[in-house]
Amino acid sequence: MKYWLMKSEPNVFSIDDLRQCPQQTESWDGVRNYQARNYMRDEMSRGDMVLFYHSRISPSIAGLAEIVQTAHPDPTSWNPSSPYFDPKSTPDQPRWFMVDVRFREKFKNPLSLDYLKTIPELQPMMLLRKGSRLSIQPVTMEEYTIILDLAHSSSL
DNA sequence: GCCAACGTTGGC
DNA sequence: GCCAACGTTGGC
Repeated sequence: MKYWLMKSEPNVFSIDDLRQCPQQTESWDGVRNYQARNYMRDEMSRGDMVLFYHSRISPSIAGLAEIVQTAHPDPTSWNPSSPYFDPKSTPDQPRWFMVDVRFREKFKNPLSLDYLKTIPELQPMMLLRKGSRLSIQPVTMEEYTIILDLAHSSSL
Protein backbone atom coordinates (compact mmCIF):
# COMPACT_ATOMS: atom_id res chain seq x y z
CA MET A 1 0.00 0.00 0.00
CA LYS A 2 1.21 3.48 -0.80
CA TYR A 3 0.42 6.87 0.70
CA TRP A 4 -0.32 10.16 -0.96
CA LEU A 5 -1.21 13.76 -0.31
CA MET A 6 -3.75 15.37 -2.61
CA LYS A 7 -4.45 19.09 -2.58
CA SER A 8 -7.76 20.76 -3.15
CA GLU A 9 -8.96 24.25 -2.52
CA PRO A 10 -11.81 23.73 -0.07
CA ASN A 11 -13.97 26.39 -1.67
CA VAL A 12 -13.79 24.31 -4.86
CA PHE A 13 -13.90 20.80 -3.40
CA SER A 14 -13.50 20.11 0.30
CA ILE A 15 -13.40 16.97 2.37
CA ASP A 16 -16.99 17.74 3.39
CA ASP A 17 -17.92 17.81 -0.28
CA LEU A 18 -16.33 14.39 -0.71
CA ARG A 19 -18.25 13.04 2.26
CA GLN A 20 -21.51 14.22 0.72
CA CYS A 21 -20.89 12.61 -2.67
CA PRO A 22 -22.83 9.48 -3.61
CA GLN A 23 -21.02 6.54 -2.05
CA GLN A 24 -18.79 9.25 -0.55
CA THR A 25 -16.76 8.78 -3.70
CA GLU A 26 -15.70 11.17 -6.41
CA SER A 27 -13.40 11.23 -9.42
CA TRP A 28 -10.40 13.49 -8.84
CA ASP A 29 -10.69 15.43 -12.07
CA GLY A 30 -8.94 18.56 -13.24
CA VAL A 31 -5.33 17.57 -12.63
CA ARG A 32 -3.33 19.29 -15.37
CA ASN A 33 0.22 18.74 -14.29
CA TYR A 34 2.26 15.94 -15.83
CA GLN A 35 4.05 14.86 -12.70
CA ALA A 36 0.82 14.70 -10.73
CA ARG A 37 -0.84 12.86 -13.62
CA ASN A 38 1.97 10.34 -13.75
CA TYR A 39 1.63 9.59 -10.06
CA MET A 40 -2.08 8.93 -10.57
CA ARG A 41 -1.73 7.02 -13.81
CA ASP A 42 1.35 4.97 -13.03
CA GLU A 43 1.59 4.54 -9.30
CA MET A 44 -1.74 4.76 -7.54
CA SER A 45 -3.47 1.52 -6.61
CA ARG A 46 -6.75 0.63 -5.00
CA GLY A 47 -6.42 0.78 -1.26
CA ASP A 48 -3.76 3.47 -1.24
CA MET A 49 -4.44 6.05 1.42
CA VAL A 50 -4.70 9.77 0.77
CA LEU A 51 -4.09 12.72 3.04
CA PHE A 52 -6.74 15.22 1.94
CA TYR A 53 -5.09 18.62 1.98
CA HIS A 54 -6.92 21.92 1.90
CA SER A 55 -4.83 24.52 0.11
CA ARG A 56 -4.95 28.31 0.12
CA ILE A 57 -7.79 28.69 2.56
CA SER A 58 -6.62 27.64 6.02
CA PRO A 59 -3.98 25.30 4.56
CA SER A 60 -4.16 22.04 6.48
CA ILE A 61 -4.51 18.29 6.25
CA ALA A 62 -8.22 17.89 6.73
CA GLY A 63 -8.66 14.12 6.74
CA LEU A 64 -8.27 10.85 4.92
CA ALA A 65 -9.48 9.32 1.71
CA GLU A 66 -8.80 6.08 -0.09
CA ILE A 67 -8.11 5.27 -3.71
CA VAL A 68 -10.99 3.09 -4.85
CA GLN A 69 -10.44 3.18 -8.61
CA THR A 70 -7.21 3.41 -10.54
CA ALA A 71 -6.60 5.99 -13.24
CA HIS A 72 -9.04 6.44 -16.06
CA PRO A 73 -9.37 9.24 -18.63
CA ASP A 74 -10.61 12.59 -17.36
CA PRO A 75 -13.57 13.56 -19.58
CA THR A 76 -13.44 17.20 -18.49
CA SER A 77 -10.30 17.46 -20.61
CA TRP A 78 -12.26 17.22 -23.87
CA ASN A 79 -15.29 19.16 -22.69
CA PRO A 80 -15.01 22.66 -24.19
CA SER A 81 -17.26 24.13 -21.52
CA SER A 82 -15.14 22.76 -18.68
CA PRO A 83 -12.57 25.00 -17.00
CA TYR A 84 -10.24 22.01 -17.32
CA PHE A 85 -10.64 21.77 -21.10
CA ASP A 86 -7.49 20.88 -23.03
CA PRO A 87 -7.87 20.84 -26.82
CA LYS A 88 -4.98 18.41 -27.10
CA SER A 89 -6.89 15.74 -25.20
CA THR A 90 -9.50 13.58 -26.95
CA PRO A 91 -11.45 10.45 -26.02
CA ASP A 92 -9.23 8.51 -28.46
CA GLN A 93 -6.03 10.05 -27.15
CA PRO A 94 -6.71 11.10 -23.60
CA ARG A 95 -3.95 13.20 -22.14
CA TRP A 96 -5.30 13.60 -18.61
CA PHE A 97 -6.42 11.02 -16.10
CA MET A 98 -8.20 10.87 -12.79
CA VAL A 99 -8.55 8.38 -9.96
CA ASP A 100 -11.59 7.82 -7.79
CA VAL A 101 -11.28 8.56 -4.10
CA ARG A 102 -13.59 7.65 -1.27
CA PHE A 103 -14.03 9.57 1.96
CA ARG A 104 -12.55 7.82 4.96
CA GLU A 105 -12.25 10.30 7.79
CA LYS A 106 -12.40 13.97 8.62
CA PHE A 107 -9.92 14.94 11.29
CA LYS A 108 -11.55 16.42 14.36
CA ASN A 109 -8.54 18.71 14.49
CA PRO A 110 -7.16 19.53 11.06
CA LEU A 111 -3.37 19.64 11.02
CA SER A 112 -2.49 23.14 9.92
CA LEU A 113 0.51 23.82 7.76
CA ASP A 114 1.93 26.01 10.50
CA TYR A 115 1.64 23.14 12.97
CA LEU A 116 3.17 20.61 10.60
CA LYS A 117 6.15 22.90 10.19
CA THR A 118 6.86 22.54 13.91
CA ILE A 119 7.18 18.74 13.78
CA PRO A 120 10.87 17.93 13.28
CA GLU A 121 10.22 14.46 11.86
CA LEU A 122 8.07 15.92 9.09
CA GLN A 123 10.50 18.49 7.78
CA PRO A 124 11.55 16.27 4.83
CA MET A 125 7.96 16.15 3.57
CA MET A 126 7.51 17.40 0.04
CA LEU A 127 4.62 19.51 1.28
CA LEU A 128 6.94 21.52 3.51
CA ARG A 129 9.57 22.17 0.89
CA LYS A 130 9.71 25.75 -0.25
CA GLY A 131 7.98 26.34 -3.54
CA SER A 132 6.49 22.85 -3.66
CA ARG A 133 3.33 23.28 -5.68
CA LEU A 134 2.71 19.73 -6.80
CA SER A 135 -0.94 18.93 -6.16
CA ILE A 136 -0.37 15.20 -5.80
CA GLN A 137 2.58 14.09 -3.73
CA PRO A 138 3.89 10.77 -2.45
CA VAL A 139 4.05 10.44 1.33
CA THR A 140 6.25 7.92 3.11
CA MET A 141 4.76 5.42 5.49
CA GLU A 142 6.71 7.05 8.31
CA GLU A 143 5.28 10.47 7.50
CA TYR A 144 1.81 9.03 7.17
CA THR A 145 2.05 7.27 10.51
CA ILE A 146 3.27 10.40 12.27
CA ILE A 147 0.48 12.46 10.76
CA LEU A 148 -2.18 9.98 11.79
CA ASP A 149 -0.78 9.89 15.31
CA LEU A 150 -0.89 13.67 15.48
CA ALA A 151 -4.41 13.82 14.09
CA HIS A 152 -5.67 11.28 16.59
CA SER A 153 -3.81 12.53 19.61
CA SER A 154 -6.00 14.24 22.18
CA SER A 155 -3.23 16.62 23.17
CA LEU A 156 -4.18 18.91 20.35
C1' DG B 1 -4.63 40.62 -3.33
C1' DC B 2 0.41 40.16 -3.75
C1' DC B 3 4.05 37.81 -5.55
C1' DA B 4 7.78 33.99 -5.37
C1' DA B 5 8.36 29.76 -7.28
C1' DC B 6 7.49 26.84 -10.65
C1' DG B 7 5.71 24.77 -15.17
C1' DT B 8 4.61 25.42 -20.01
C1' DT B 9 4.80 27.52 -24.48
C1' DG B 10 6.71 28.96 -28.57
C1' DG B 11 10.01 31.87 -31.27
C1' DC B 12 14.41 31.48 -32.78
C1' DG C 1 17.28 22.81 -27.53
C1' DC C 2 17.57 27.36 -25.32
C1' DC C 3 15.24 30.61 -22.80
C1' DA C 4 12.07 34.77 -22.43
C1' DA C 5 7.48 35.41 -21.75
C1' DC C 6 3.57 33.97 -19.87
C1' DG C 7 0.30 31.44 -16.81
C1' DT C 8 -0.60 29.04 -12.46
C1' DT C 9 -0.17 27.66 -7.67
C1' DG C 10 -0.61 28.57 -3.16
C1' DG C 11 1.46 30.67 1.15
C1' DC C 12 1.19 34.84 3.23
